[in-house]
Amino acid sequence: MPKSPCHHKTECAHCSLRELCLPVGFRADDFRQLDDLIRQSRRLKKGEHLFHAGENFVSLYAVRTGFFKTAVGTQDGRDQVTGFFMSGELMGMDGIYANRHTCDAVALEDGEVCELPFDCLEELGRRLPLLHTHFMRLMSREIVRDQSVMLLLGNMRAEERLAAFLLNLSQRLHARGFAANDFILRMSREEIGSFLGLKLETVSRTLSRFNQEGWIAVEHKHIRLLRPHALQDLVSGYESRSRNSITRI
Amino acid sequence: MPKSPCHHKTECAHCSLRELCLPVGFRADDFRQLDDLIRQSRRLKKGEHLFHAGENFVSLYAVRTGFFKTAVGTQDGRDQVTGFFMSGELMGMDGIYANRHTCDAVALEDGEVCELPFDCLEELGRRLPLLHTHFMRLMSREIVRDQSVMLLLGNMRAEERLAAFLLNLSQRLHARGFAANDFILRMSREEIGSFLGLKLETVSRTLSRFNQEGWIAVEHKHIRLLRPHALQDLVSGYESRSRNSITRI
DNA sequence: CGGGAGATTGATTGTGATCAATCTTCGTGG
DNA sequence: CCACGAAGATTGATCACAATCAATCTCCCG
Repeated sequence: MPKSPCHHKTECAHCSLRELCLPVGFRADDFRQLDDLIRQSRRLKKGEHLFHAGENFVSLYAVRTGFFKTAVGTQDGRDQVTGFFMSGELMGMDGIYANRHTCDAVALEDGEVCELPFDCLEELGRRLPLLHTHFMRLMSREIVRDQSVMLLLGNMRAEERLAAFLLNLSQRLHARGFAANDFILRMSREEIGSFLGLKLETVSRTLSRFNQEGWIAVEHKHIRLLRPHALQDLVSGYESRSRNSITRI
Repeated sequence: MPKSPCHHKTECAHCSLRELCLPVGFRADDFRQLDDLIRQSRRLKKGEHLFHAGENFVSLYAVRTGFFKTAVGTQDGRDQVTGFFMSGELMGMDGIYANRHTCDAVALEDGEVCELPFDCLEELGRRLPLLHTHFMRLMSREIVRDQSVMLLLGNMRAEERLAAFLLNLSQRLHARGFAANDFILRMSREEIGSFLGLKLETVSRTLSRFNQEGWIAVEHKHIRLLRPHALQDLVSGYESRSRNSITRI
């Protein structure tokens, strides 16, 4: 069996992220072809860049372990965090358009990614319709996610943004088998702020307010959601309505 | 020749939007297959919905003529315009993920779209790699566009947002052979505001300010860009810097 | 011509930004 | 291992920008 002696070869068929990453209905032979595609997995240390804006686009990257952010920058130095990525999520789809990355991807803790050379992926997609369809759906999911971020940035108040953010993290961690209501933030207050269109002081203040209200318990980066449905009500607009009605009396 | 007697059959090969819509390198036979795919073009009157959030996803829609918006809504009635679409641009890619549309698409003036049934498109993409690649790039372009909207909503001040918005419209109209510096806004102040995360009064005031400064000439929905590079400087942050330095003296 | 939606402009308020001063934590090197 | 310094986080005081409330005004469209 001509197996490459690659120092760190992954196997999709046995990957615990299979059901997050891959379509259902894949057969053994499909997995074999996919494994051939994955050049190798790449390890990154905290702070390392997976790719930079402006770099040639070659591969997509699926997170195996660790936590990443993507960010776009302006001429005048400002930058906007456009997303946080955890295991099973795909980065780099922005690069397909112009064969050039439009954002930076940075590891927020030590981690590991599967590198998927795009031309191989495309070629394989032609032979495996299931993979092709699945990949379309991943891109579409990114578009849907972006829509909800726009809604957040365009319509929500600071408290609502932060509540939505915490609930989103909670839900994604839960989907990966972690506790939904007890987790460590891998990003700084400033990075949260950049993502949510707020300043770091506002993030800090708002977390403190949630803490005082008893919705959550904050110990630095360790967050516990004590009353997640209170956060949910905030996002759904109940709280702001009742607050207004109180104010108006 | 078995030509369908469809009342309003389009022909991609002779469409003036060909170079906006389709990949280069298509041959006569490719066009024929694509024309078979397009079920028909659909006419919409101002205010009509192309699709609603929650509806089953069947087709993508390419704008032939007219002007459209997409918008996502919340439980509590707020809504966020997520994009404006003009000729050659594609709507509905959000629906691929869950086979369900996540936003509304509405005509802002009478117009016409090509309906592209998605399963046909996928099937055809398998036979025409060029089409398949092109479609990936369109989805990626949407992701890139969304990133820049996030940057706008997360980092920019009202003046910067509006300047970026006007320049973006200008550039897209110019790419379609229209005047870059003299155009009609097809959307209301409220819709601009929803897209930019501002209230309609702020949009109106900011346009008035640009008008007074002599950057633009506003006559209701008729806009002329008199000093587009002044708007560009604003977006690039020069203006805000100099303003700060003045304020600090 | 009249009515209603959309737009402009003004006055005031409120939310989050900014400026600033501590405090904490963590990484580094002595 | 501890001391130190730097980066990150919290909290407070004040300010500025855009939201809100409100009063016309304009222009379509019927």
